[in-house]
Amino acid sequence: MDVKTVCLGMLTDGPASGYDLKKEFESTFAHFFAAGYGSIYPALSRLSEDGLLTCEEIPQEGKPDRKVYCITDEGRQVLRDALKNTKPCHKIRSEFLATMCFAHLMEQEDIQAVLDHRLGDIAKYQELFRSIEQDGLCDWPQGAKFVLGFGKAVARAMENYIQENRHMLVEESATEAAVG
Amino acid sequence: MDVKTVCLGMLTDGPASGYDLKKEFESTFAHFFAAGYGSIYPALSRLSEDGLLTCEEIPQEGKPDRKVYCITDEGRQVLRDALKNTKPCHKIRSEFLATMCFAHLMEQEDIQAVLDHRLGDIAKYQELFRSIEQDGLCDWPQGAKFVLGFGKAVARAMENYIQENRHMLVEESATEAAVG
DNA sequence: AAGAGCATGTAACCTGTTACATGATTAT
DNA sequence: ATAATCATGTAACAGGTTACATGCTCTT
Repeated sequence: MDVKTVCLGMLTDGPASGYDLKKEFESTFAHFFAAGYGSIYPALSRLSEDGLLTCEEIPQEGKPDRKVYCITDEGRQVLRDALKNTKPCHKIRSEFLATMCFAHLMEQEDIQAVLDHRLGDIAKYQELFRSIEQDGLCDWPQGAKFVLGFGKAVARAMENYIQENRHMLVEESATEAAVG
Repeated sequence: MDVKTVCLGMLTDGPASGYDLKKEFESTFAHFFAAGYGSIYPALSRLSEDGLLTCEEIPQEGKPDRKVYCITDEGRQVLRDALKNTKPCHKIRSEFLATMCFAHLMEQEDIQAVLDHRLGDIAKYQELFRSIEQDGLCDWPQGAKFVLGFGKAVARAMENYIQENRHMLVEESATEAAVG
């Protein structure tokens, strides 16, 4: 499943522009599927060419025309077929874990920094989850709720693991030891 | 951090061939960093060209020469510099979660199949973790142990979440309800 | 006899990323 | 004033995947 298919899926929720979809990639999808304008716009053009979307150009002053895409019946069918794949992957590419594998070649302060940065990133996701929930999930399909919960569970697990096991990689400083 | 850098890191553990490194990508690194021969071999060639590795060709009968690579001092330095990046990413690209977002457009049996397939994949990772541990970790650097533990923690969290929340997406069948 | 493991590599391909290009409006 | 938001798009580039090409040995 590529960016094209995800765009198709997002458009089952109603017409939207590339700009709108980007925002969805940055909120609901942020924790498991990244996409930039450089892949979204070409995806939408291609889907239109192939008749899976229709495009309505809404003229605007001072801005480029807003292009609102709408999924066609053919698009829905193609999406349904894509969703028939019962072996979708879940890939992780972690420079973080790769780095930690070589922690013994690093300086203590750099290891600390890497760990802290990761915890910071996780915290950002958790904040994002919270803000999404505040916007109200009542009208969300169950699938979206399931996915959000999945993200929360995994984020919590990662956070806990790092906090409880960072001592494996970094010696607690004298000050911290004194405080504790 | 790309495949090149990871290969460099793996070679700090001692000389190895591309074939050997592939096996490491399939065991220790399998849960967070994939790489195939198509990226490993070119990476090693390139690193040799750049003087970061030396290569000893060991003639073999009936097989291509075994090329054993060894990291150079320059290679170690380049690796150390790469490990100075204190903001390494941790990216997830999940067709699984993307699919689940659109579960309301799917048939029950397909949702079941997707969920079961994912649980199967997770189980495979857990088996892999077990077999790695049985090989003995005593001589492993702390970083590698940390990373293995991270993988185990995340796998457990994903497994639990799916088992405890699949009811959000699929109605329990009459038979199961009767049994329970 | 079949299949797995050993062992290397290339070329075409696919996909996505980054940088560039443009420019008005609105909020701080 | 400055930054953010709205709004689209392309071209060059980077990186990895897949399929292809070769062929022996050991295990089942």
